Amino acid sequence: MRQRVPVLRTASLPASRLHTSPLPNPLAEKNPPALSALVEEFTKLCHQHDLRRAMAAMESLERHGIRADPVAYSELIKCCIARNAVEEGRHVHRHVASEGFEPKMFLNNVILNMYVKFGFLGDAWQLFDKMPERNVVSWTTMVSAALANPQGGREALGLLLQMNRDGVRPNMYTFSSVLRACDNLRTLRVIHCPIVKSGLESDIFVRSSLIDIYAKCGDLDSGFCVFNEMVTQDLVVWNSIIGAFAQGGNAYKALDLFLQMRRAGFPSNQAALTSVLRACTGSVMLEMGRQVHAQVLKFETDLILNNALLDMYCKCGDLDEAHAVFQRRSQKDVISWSTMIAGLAQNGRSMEALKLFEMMKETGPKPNYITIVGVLFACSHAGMLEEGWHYFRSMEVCFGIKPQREHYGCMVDLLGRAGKLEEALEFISEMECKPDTIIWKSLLGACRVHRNVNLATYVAKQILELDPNDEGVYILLSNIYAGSNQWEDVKDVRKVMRDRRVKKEPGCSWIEVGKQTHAFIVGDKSHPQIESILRELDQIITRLVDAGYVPDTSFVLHDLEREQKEESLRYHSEKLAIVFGLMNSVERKPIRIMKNLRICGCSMLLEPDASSCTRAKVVERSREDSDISNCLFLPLSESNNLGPSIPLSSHRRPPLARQNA
DNA sequence: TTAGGGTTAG
Repeated sequence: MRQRVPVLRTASLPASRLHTSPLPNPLAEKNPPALSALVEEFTKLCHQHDLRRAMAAMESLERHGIRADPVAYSELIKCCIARNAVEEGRHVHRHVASEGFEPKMFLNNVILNMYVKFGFLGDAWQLFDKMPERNVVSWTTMVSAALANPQGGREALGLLLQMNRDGVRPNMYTFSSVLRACDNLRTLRVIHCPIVKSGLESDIFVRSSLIDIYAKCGDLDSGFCVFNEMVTQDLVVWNSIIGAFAQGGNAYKALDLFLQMRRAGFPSNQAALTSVLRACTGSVMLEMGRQVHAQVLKFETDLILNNALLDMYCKCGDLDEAHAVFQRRSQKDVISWSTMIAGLAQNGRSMEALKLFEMMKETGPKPNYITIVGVLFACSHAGMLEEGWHYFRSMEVCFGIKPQREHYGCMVDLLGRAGKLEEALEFISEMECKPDTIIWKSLLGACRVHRNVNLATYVAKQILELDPNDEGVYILLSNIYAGSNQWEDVKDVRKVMRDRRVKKEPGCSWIEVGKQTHAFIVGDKSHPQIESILRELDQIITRLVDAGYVPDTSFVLHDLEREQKEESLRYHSEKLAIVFGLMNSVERKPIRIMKNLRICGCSMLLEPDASSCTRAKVVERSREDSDISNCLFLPLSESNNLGPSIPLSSHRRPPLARQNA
């Protein structure tokens, strides 16, 4: 039979907050005032979150075989969680459950939560299984435990069913947790239904989870509906919807909602600003990003926000500003370092990226697997095959990081760029993981550069088996055939595209001038300045040709006469945007062109020897994977002839900003 | 009195 242990009352606490024992309490009878004082002291220390002294006081209680009020222990456990005091937490559990004492459901729930927070899921399950009674809190805690594992969604949903069978009704806490288990729209709608029926949708936690998960499942419209039904305004719900649009690629909507949130009386806050920066990054809106930077200055200590700022500058191609942000920060974590390394690599500054990595090894935090992706990317872009192999082979030994699919992808890219196509193919066949379309597309890109038509055909087949609707592959393959004058094969590819209703997204380039964005599509003459842009472009090309420029017509997909090919290249959207930039921007300021597709090789006409237009910087926003560097950076020249400054009247949005709501 | 929300790097 379990032995009861005495529990003392203290004079200062209400009786209802203390455990009582039905048995006579010999200790209390022996010396009640001293023991009461002991319990009172312990309780006070717990409420003060004085961990060290509270633990010492708890040991005194242990020596006397007495216990205090469960609320005091719950405070002590909260303190253990906050300080990650694992051993102390376990000690409290041993103490409250020793000598046959059975903690009540409340305290068991607190301990259960502690084990989940510490990540000791085995201990949590052991306790949960042993608990004589479980309520909605116990079940919800175990739902969180399941979700601690990224693959735990099914288990979490299973727990929801089990608790229903046990007759425990889920509440807002349960739903706001279990929503995170939904990784597809069907499941999400199944869970959304009882939420609406029970009226729990109005709970702000549930609402923000719903918005977030709808966005993650790709249904921004439903997320927006949930947002619009908000009656009580809540900052986090606003943050959720801004984040949802930023994540969903609708930068304009995210920015618009941010302004609406401000008008509704909410302050700029770190989470919203982080999302706004993410939106700027996704759509390469550098000028807008700079304006957000001014607001970020208020939150200098927020590492997440400042990392997002750093990433924005890197992705928008302003490496000088990125470097300044990086240098200024005293607190830098592995994400700051990884962002800076990848940013340098993406912008063609591989040597600096590798130098920074060496510095990180000496003075920075321990690199993680994403850091290594950036390092391999740097090697790949600089064609540093030997260094790439060195980092790839040593990553497990030096940092304990097992190569993952992304690392294999970088190596395929590296081998492909170096022209070692057969070796890359062999490498793929020996990989520990199955190649995905990204890895195959790296090799396909290399086939194009090194004009290996046979291998390209094989690789394209592998990709289309994995994803028959990948438009980029059709285009790339068609380009490869066109480059070898295999026009019949080009026609075949085009036919398959038509049959499968695969459409090529038209290439669009845009530029920010002042506060306006100007977008250009090949052949589109709707821009008010198009006539003068075309005249200026003609003049530039004439000067380039005089200087010895010969257009590389292999970038034209169709079987046209040479003259027609040159004509077709002449008005590519990048060129229209660059010329517009030259005509309308301030002298000695870099011109940044953004693109929705990979930069066409023909835009390389603006290589540094083309001295008449040497201020352009093209930043690519590609849906495809790396081929050429995503930035075409051209040095400043003294001989720039900018032409007249023309006032801007039109405001056109680039097509990537789809309005979802 | 215990359980739940947003935001960073490939």
